[in-house]
Amino acid sequence: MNGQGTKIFFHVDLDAFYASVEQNDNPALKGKSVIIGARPGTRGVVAACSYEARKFGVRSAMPISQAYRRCPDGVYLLPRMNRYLEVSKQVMTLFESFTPCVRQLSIDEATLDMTGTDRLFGPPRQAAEKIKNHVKKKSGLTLSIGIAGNRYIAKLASEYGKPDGLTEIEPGSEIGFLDRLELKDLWGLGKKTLERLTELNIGTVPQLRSYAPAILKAMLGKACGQYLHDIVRGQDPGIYAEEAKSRSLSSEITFGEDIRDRETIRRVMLDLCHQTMFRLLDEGCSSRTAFLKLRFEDFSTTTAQSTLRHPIHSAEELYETVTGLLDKRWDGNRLIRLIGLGFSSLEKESEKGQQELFEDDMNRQKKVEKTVLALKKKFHAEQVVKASLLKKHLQNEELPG
DNA sequence: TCTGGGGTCCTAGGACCC
DNA sequence: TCTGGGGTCCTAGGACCC
Repeated sequence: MNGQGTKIFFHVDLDAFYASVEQNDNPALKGKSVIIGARPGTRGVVAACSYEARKFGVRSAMPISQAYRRCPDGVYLLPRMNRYLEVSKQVMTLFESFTPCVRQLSIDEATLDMTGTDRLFGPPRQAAEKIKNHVKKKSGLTLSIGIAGNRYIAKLASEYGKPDGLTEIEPGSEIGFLDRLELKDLWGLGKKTLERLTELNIGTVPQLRSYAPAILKAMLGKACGQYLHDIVRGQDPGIYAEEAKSRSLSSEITFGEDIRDRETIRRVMLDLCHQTMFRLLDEGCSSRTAFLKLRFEDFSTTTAQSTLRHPIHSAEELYETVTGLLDKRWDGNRLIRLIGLGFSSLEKESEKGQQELFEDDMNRQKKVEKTVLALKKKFHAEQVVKASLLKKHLQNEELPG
């Protein structure tokens, strides 16, 4: 054994996840074109679709109106995120019976470090079969597995064999595998970079590999150049290497029709503030930085952020901060398509290690805030919002004047 | 075609400090 | 009066992914 060269990673990806869960929960949907996303006739996109729907050319992220044109006889469903999260959790737990090193990457995919598990489950391919069978038996879901010496190649391999796939890239054969792919198949190489490469007359993986890193960096930026240099050589760029540290949390909404009515905008923002504040507290996080996102009629998007000296402690404080940003970014005339707001640079409360001087007081305040927000959520009671606004109103009136 | 909602990371410039 | 680097924090925008 020579340690480093013998690492084995699986990339595990559930097939057409949302659609498969729906078909599983309701067998009448099996074999049908199931399309999860916005309601047809409204603004929105396809979140996921079954393989039956893909035969009609329906794809994730496609405008729902376009999907409907291609597949008018499909079954259109709104996402049931709570259900998908529940099933996701179950499946991730199943993975953990094969290795303790499960790194969940999204709701429907994970990487498994399977190094040294052959005495338990046999060689990699056999272990992968066992995982597929186990998950199928316990959850009814099919999945695709890619096996490789690093996470990046494993990810490409699972994609390669979809659906219900199993692709193993043996050490030493990475380059041959990559050369069979198109540039657009490389994870992390998106539309814009593809356009840039086309302009530069780079159209294939081997062509891209022939460029020295310094040239790529000069042409595409330091990080992007290094990234491309690494991936075409079968090296893991480290994208899944560590847990993300700086996180953010946000809520946004696209209006059915573009609006400029100030009252509606304020009401929607207040609602978003309550939602977002609740989630922040629920996650046990805090943040000093709030941001606002606006998308206008012409789809142009702007953001503004503001960092306070202290953590934002209430929905009202968040609201005040983001309405300030709204005034900076909106003239009151342009039609608004989307409003989003949230927190960035989150800190985990437990990791902060603050002095406990005011902790009791702060905790009490936080509990109150959370209770109010939970109450609002539970009863969806406009009254709670109104009460808080009313209170504010009264306070304002009590000010000397 | 007419474009959701929720994220992550990178870049570049400015302010400020040493 | 003019001139350095280097570091950190903040902001706005962009690319990308599920």
